[in-house]
Amino acid sequence: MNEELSVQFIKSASLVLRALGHPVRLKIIDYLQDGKKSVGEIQRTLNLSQPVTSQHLRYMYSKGIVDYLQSGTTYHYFIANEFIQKIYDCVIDSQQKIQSGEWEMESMRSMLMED
Amino acid sequence: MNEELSVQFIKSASLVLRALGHPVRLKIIDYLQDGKKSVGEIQRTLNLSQPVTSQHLRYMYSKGIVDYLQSGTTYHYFIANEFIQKIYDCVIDSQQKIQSGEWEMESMRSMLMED
DNA sequence: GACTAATATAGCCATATTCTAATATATGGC
DNA sequence: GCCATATATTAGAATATGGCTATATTAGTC
Repeated sequence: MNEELSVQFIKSASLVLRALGHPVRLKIIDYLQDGKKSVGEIQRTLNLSQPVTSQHLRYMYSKGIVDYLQSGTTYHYFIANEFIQKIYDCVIDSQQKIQSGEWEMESMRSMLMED
Repeated sequence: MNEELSVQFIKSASLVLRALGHPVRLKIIDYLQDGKKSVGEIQRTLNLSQPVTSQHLRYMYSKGIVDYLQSGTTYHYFIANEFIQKIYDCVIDSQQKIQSGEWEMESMRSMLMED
């Protein structure tokens, strides 16, 4: 028992987590910490193909992860809300705690080494 | 530029996020807040089939999300590390901020309504 | 060693992801 | 209206995921 997450929110949260659970998409969110970025900037900086960049951005847009402002033919994407930002902050914070040794995590270490 | 996440950690973190990005798995993590639980307890409490329960647990075990202690034929699973716990805490905290209205998130609301 | 309970695994099928290559759309300038 | 640039969309193939049913494994008991 003792469920803390509502059935409704579990659906939404798992959608968000899955959306962030792809290396390219997480990398895009990382890059967007810098502020709004155009598709072209994202593509060139992260060294992705144009369709892949656009597809991941549209996917994230459809899930409410990012939003955009259009000026001319250029689309400036940005992180859509505080929930996404908070998850990202949590990931960043965890990276630091693992790297600094504040958390000694055998299982994490094996993950960090793999591949 | 200004990338904060290392290439290595992006891989690990996206694995973790994807692993949590499934309603059943997130629900299991939610239930495990109570402490160690056996496969049978999880299965009955969350109203899942035996194979589905076992498969998701083994999947999460293979990703370092959960760990277990065996006693006899019973396996007691628990959350494997602080990273997973922190992500979960973040999700819980966000749920509260959204529900209380501290965050007004149009995009989230649409997600919360859907389906 | 047979029996039971608890869990894991295998095989199968339907569906979803993700990438590539090619094409379409839309905006602004001329 | 035509052109160039920026981005979106489509189609298709390869692979991954998720659930079901059935079966296997393992530990304890007698």
